[in-house]
Amino acid sequence: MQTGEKIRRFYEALLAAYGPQGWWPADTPFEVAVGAVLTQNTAWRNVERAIANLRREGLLSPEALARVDAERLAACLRPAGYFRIKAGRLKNFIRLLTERFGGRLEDLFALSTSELRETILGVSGIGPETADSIVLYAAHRPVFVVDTYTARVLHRHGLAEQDATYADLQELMQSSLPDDVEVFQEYHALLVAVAKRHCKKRRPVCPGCPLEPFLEEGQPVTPMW
DNA sequence: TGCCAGGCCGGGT
DNA sequence: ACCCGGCATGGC
Repeated sequence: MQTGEKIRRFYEALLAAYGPQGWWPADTPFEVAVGAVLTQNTAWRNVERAIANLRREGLLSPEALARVDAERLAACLRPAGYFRIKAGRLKNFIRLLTERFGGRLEDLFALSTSELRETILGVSGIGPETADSIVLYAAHRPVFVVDTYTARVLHRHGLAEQDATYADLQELMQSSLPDDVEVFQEYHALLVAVAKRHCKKRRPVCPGCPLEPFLEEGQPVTPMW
């Protein structure tokens, strides 16, 4: 079976098993962007605490974040780890938003998809995954978000090489799937869901991984767990 | 008690 | 063009 078809079957199996994930877990596009920066190499539970702090302090807006001093911001971000670094990164993003787009996310999102991605990538502290998370889940543009889970799951199922780059994996997913925002949103979320349960880091393979049968020709795309 | 969590930067080869 | 140390809290 072609890799592309396996990737599509994989999606059907995951969706049948877990159902729609409804990502991103945030109330507004702006909160998606904030969360995307805060969740860099960090458990989401800890990000939630930091966002709760920001909300309690009335800092969940571009205007408030533009004004707040770095020290107070960092204090709010403490539970999310790397809190001084992330305070600076958030400030960098807010500076772009304020100085070039009047603090209006809608104006930033008025750019074409590729311009939008490149503009966000230009912020120091925002790399490909963070940028693509914002583009896909806040701006609702069809760009696939690659993360460590994506790489691990694809590699363990023989769908990608271990040394595949971010761009390699993104191209693989986008060329295998319909150009559909909702599919990209769900697929990424489903990969996170399945990796957390069946694809732990220290384990070199996934013995008895329940997804393996669905990658074989002729097998029903129906989960058994 | 280490290892891991929805990365990324900057300096060095 | 890669490679690596650093950044940090919280859960298991």
